[in-house]
Amino acid sequence: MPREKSKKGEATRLAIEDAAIELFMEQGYHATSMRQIAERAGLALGGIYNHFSSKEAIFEGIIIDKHPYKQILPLVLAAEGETAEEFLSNAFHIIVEELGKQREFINLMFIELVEFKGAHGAMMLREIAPKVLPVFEKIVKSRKGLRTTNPAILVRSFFGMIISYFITEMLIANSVLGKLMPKNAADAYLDLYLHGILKPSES
Amino acid sequence: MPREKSKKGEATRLAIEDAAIELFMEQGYHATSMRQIAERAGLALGGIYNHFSSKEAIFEGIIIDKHPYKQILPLVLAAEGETAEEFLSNAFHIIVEELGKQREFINLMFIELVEFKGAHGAMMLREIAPKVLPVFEKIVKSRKGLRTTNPAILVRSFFGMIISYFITEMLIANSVLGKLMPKNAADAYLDLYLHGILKPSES
DNA sequence: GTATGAAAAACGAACGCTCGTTCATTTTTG
DNA sequence: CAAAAATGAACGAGCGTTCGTTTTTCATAC
Repeated sequence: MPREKSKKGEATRLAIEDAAIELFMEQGYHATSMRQIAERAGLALGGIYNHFSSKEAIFEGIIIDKHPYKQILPLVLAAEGETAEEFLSNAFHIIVEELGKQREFINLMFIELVEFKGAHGAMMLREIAPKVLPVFEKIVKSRKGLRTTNPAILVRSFFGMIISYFITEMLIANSVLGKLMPKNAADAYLDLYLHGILKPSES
Repeated sequence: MPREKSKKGEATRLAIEDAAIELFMEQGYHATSMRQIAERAGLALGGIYNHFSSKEAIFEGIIIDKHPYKQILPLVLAAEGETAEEFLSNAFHIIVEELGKQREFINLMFIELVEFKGAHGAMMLREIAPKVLPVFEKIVKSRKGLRTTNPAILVRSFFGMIISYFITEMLIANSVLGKLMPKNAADAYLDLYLHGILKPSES
């Protein structure tokens, strides 16, 4: 007769995921060994296989269990705002704040993009896209003040701005152009996204 | 007395780099073996070491020899335009066109970012930044019509837009949101960058 | 509370394999 | 004919995974 799930087993599973996520972020997937994961998780090599069937299963478990979109998506969908500007501004600040709490995970998404060619990430996007697109369609249709009527442009440019913000600020800018950007970089990106780089009179 | 550089040796060196760049882009750095590189380059395993001292030396050789910035930077620095809008528009179109010819290399930069933590890319940025910043400073100072007077914001947002364009269009959008974006996506990004997502009257 | 015993978990040596690199040797080049 | 280039077997190391065994856990019966 099969035993119920034990607390000890679940704790070890989480310890393995915690150790693996750290190592994957530090040195990538292929460069991380099962022995390193076992050592950091505090158990023997073979013990891992009582909880995960393979190294890739650990990676998939991390993507599924730890992905921040589960917490962030409902907040974004519930973002309020009478005007398009208010909605986009609120949604942006929610994402920056929440995603900023889990910056490590963004690195992991890049590793996934490179080493698994985005297979797991694309799966996740296919799940998210149907939930996000209707919201942006509604904004395009019901709210005035936008320069585009194409929801695809709106949603992509919005997430494109977020991607570009995190990439330039986290991965590149801090090491090379660090001192040149003001501290409220997120607001600078949002302002630019909303109003453009040109003065209205010039357009 | 040392022999002059032979034609054969140089051709083999290039064949190794060509084989390696393909494989690194297909499967990443760590997942590519020297045996695979040798096979695709059409020579024996040991022969590689007559031309490169190590696997990482091949990667560095690729980054140095094949980086498209060498061709693109002079074009961008020479971009003309009476107004800021004209300059930014011309520079953007030059980069999109030239970088679009070597899309594979963008994947390689992401691999570098993940597997070497951007060490080689940062080195390159340190070389490029001093050449680019004065140009954007000059634009901020001498040209009217910009909503920012901070050259750091201008240069980062400009390259941020380009990064976001290539990421969303190449790596993510084509597989998941492919049919939703108009074909002239680059122009949509540029228009958004120049004028923002909001109508001027709303701002 | 305590003893029981089967399932769960932990252990670590061992397996088969691939890795990057080296090296003695042969072939090609100019 | 000497330097350069190419060869492929061999080396030591590390890899992911397996497996026989021991230890721990915990619902159950006392």
